[in-house]
Amino acid sequence: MAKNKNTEQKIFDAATELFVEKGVDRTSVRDIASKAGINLALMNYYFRSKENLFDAIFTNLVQKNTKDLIQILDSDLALPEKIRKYVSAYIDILIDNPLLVSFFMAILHRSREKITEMEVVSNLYGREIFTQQIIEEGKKGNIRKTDPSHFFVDMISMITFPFAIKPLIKHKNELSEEEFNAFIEERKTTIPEMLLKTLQPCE
Amino acid sequence: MAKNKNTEQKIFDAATELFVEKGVDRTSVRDIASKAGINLALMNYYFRSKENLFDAIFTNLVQKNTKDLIQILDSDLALPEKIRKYVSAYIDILIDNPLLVSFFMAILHRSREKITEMEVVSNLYGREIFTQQIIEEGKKGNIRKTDPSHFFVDMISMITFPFAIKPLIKHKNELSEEEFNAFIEERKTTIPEMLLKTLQPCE
DNA sequence: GTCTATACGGCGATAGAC
DNA sequence: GTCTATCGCCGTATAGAC
Repeated sequence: MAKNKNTEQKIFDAATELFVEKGVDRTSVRDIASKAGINLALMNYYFRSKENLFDAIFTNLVQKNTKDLIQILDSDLALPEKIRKYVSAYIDILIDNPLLVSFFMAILHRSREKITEMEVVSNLYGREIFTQQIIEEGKKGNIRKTDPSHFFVDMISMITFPFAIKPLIKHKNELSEEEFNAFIEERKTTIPEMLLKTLQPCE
Repeated sequence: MAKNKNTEQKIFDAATELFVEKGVDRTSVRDIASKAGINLALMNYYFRSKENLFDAIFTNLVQKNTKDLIQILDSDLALPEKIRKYVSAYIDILIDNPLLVSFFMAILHRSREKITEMEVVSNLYGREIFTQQIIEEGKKGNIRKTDPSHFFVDMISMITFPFAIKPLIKHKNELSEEEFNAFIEERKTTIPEMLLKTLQPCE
């Protein structure tokens, strides 16, 4: 467990990078070994199989990237502030890891059933406190009740999806990498504005 | 070209189904041949390679499914009515082909550069007339100008993304297939409402 | 046009020496 | 723990008979 750490980690990191960049199916164990600077057999010594390695990487990626977000949703912040923080933090994560979204989408398509069984994925959805806050806030202003399920889906859709179609957005709007990020940066204010407006009494 | 049609079409249809269902990388040419009820060699006689076959299928899929949508965007309907029709038509397409979205997302991850070069994909984004309408409508009511880029991204995000995470939504809300479709059906009214609200003077 | 047969290379995985 | 060598398998592509 002492010396292992280094090699095991090297394999893990190399595989993570390749999986996210090229996709799981298009990454061979030989690629991984080569990138990690070790031998093919080592890869099977530490992780019994490629699928095993993938499971470990996927779980780790989800955990690492959703921890802060869940904390925000579960905090006792007032709803407007909470939404602004959540959107901003979420977008920051995706700016730092632009391939993460399309990787997750590819995975979702690759193994539809498997993914819902993973507790770590399931956890980021439908947090109790946040759900309650939306219901409360909606009651105040609106005749029609606000459905928290739709609200949450709207929110994560508007945050996440643009990254999935990043190449299209860049191409059609003729944006550089920096300009795309600026476009996304704007959404940190437009998305919360839009969401909060739907909760307000109006017209 | 007479007798071909049948066999070529059989291959094309079998491959389409498998690609969308299992993903391109996890579909073998032997799978396709088997499903089409023909021999492996035939598959190479009609389409030079798997990648070739994929290109044909992908182009066809996009064309078939975006034709009506583009027509709506380019029509002379008033904005509210246009948005309602667009959202409804788009959702109907995705209800009929629930795997389409995650398939496209997987492809986008698989070949990022290639996809923007395909005219057929590029075409569905940023239609002139629709863009103008949003600018005009936004001027009327809002102090802050409405950015049509964000508006369009918001719209397709809210329509499309829920299908990409369909397994998660079903699982967390404990929905059957019918209940999921009902949930989505509700969005035909909630999404246009939300979008139109952002264009209105308010608060 | 459709078939059988097969060459070829890359894949994931393992046995066994050190 | 780390390596070399190799297994059996599968996907792609082609040659050649009918």
